[in-house]
Amino acid sequence: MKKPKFQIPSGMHDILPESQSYFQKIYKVVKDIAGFYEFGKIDTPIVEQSQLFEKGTGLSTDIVKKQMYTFRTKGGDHLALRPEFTPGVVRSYIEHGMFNLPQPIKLWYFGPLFRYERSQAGRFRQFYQFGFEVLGEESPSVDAQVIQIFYNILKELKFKNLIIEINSIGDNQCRPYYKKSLSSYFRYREGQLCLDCRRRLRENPLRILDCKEEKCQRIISQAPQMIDYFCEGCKTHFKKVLEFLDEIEIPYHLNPLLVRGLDYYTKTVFEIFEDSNEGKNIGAIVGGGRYDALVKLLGGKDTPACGGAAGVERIVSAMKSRTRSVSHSAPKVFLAQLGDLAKRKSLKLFEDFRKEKIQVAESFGKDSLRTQLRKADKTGSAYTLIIGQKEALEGIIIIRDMKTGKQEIVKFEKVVREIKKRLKKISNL
RNA sequence: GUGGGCGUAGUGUAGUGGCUUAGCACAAGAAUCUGUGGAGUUCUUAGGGGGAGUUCGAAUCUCCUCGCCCACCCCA
Repeated sequence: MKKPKFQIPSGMHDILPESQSYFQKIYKVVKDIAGFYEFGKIDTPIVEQSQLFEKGTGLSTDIVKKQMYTFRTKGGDHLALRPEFTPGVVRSYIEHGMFNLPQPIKLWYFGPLFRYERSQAGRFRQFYQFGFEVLGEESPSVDAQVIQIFYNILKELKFKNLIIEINSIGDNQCRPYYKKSLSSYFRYREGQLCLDCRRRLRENPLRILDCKEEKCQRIISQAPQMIDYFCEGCKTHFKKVLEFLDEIEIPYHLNPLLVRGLDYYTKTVFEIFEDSNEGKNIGAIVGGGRYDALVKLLGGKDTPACGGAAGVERIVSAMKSRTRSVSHSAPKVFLAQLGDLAKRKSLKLFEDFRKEKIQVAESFGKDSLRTQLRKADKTGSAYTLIIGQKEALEGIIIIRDMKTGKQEIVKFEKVVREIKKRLKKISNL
């Protein structure tokens, strides 16, 4: 007898009820803070034209080169499951003419992304991100505010030891010069670099900067730094971002070696980590930066923009390793019944409680009082209401305090009010 | 994409070619028990990821495949 065995596709995961409370908690915090900073929520489709990412995210990036889920529709369109949010948001901004609205446009989102890659700690093929984008504002205060928002959200979620790494990678004016001089610096010393870095030298020399190999580190420490190549605009912009961060007292760590994998970033880039001496390293939980050239690249007007995104599963995993469990509200009242008449009456009572928004657990399928009490105990109810044949006939009901074992008899009509009163007392303690 | 480890009921595990009808614990369900919970007793459900091979005999050895975990790459 063979039963068919279906397995979840590689890299995917079910979010079971016990994890839902984490997701809901995060969603709520994000939503509240987004509202406070006057961001509007946007949902873009999970599929977009493949080209949008090829152009926006960049053909040279790993995300586009090897991690996109692409397919052709019956009509022949080339579509892709979104591997990141920003291009879709920018597409929407352009398509709906949001540049005609008062600028800046501030948007937030929360949803699933798809990347085809080998799963690992904190890495999935379908995963959730939330993020913020500010379009149409070039002021460095925006860069600082985006960072502040993520910082506040993580603080609200009880994160300690946050490390914010920040850098500027210049813009299309000054970065080419830097890249050139960096390449020639490394090419000169290619023989001393590790194999990966020799490959990076050809593909993206900037990435050599975050190689962890010791022999490379030595060479990197002497390498030319972006900071010496900034054009006037980038220089003052970066300086101001840091000043703003100082002003709002966000602790940051200047990391001249921080570069990001996406093509569209200009000027400010940042990542946020949790410094955990124990537990495994799940990488950055937030990443983002400024992308002043992207809107134009995707066919819009020349529009400065800045944003960032956070990995929800990574946040959940950090929250889980921190606390034993998130207390989820169990029903405080259990309704136990014996006999047909009582059963009929308790069904009605159950509805009365629902109208009062008091959560009541029951076990109508069970007949033994002992079994019902056992269940009441297991689910952690504070009170059990007992109604049997006798009580049903006399129009009364027993309230049993599960802690003390004391029982009281109340008139059937008064029981909702009585329970309400008692629950209030509990929650005030 | 590269490299390493792993895969036994829902969960955690034992068993290293025959002593196994695959054992144990927890969980779940039922009975005891339509009238008072946390316990007991009894019973039940349910298992070697999948496929091929070696062998008289495979959970155990070999190969393939799928999946998980970890590291690299890269990223949230």
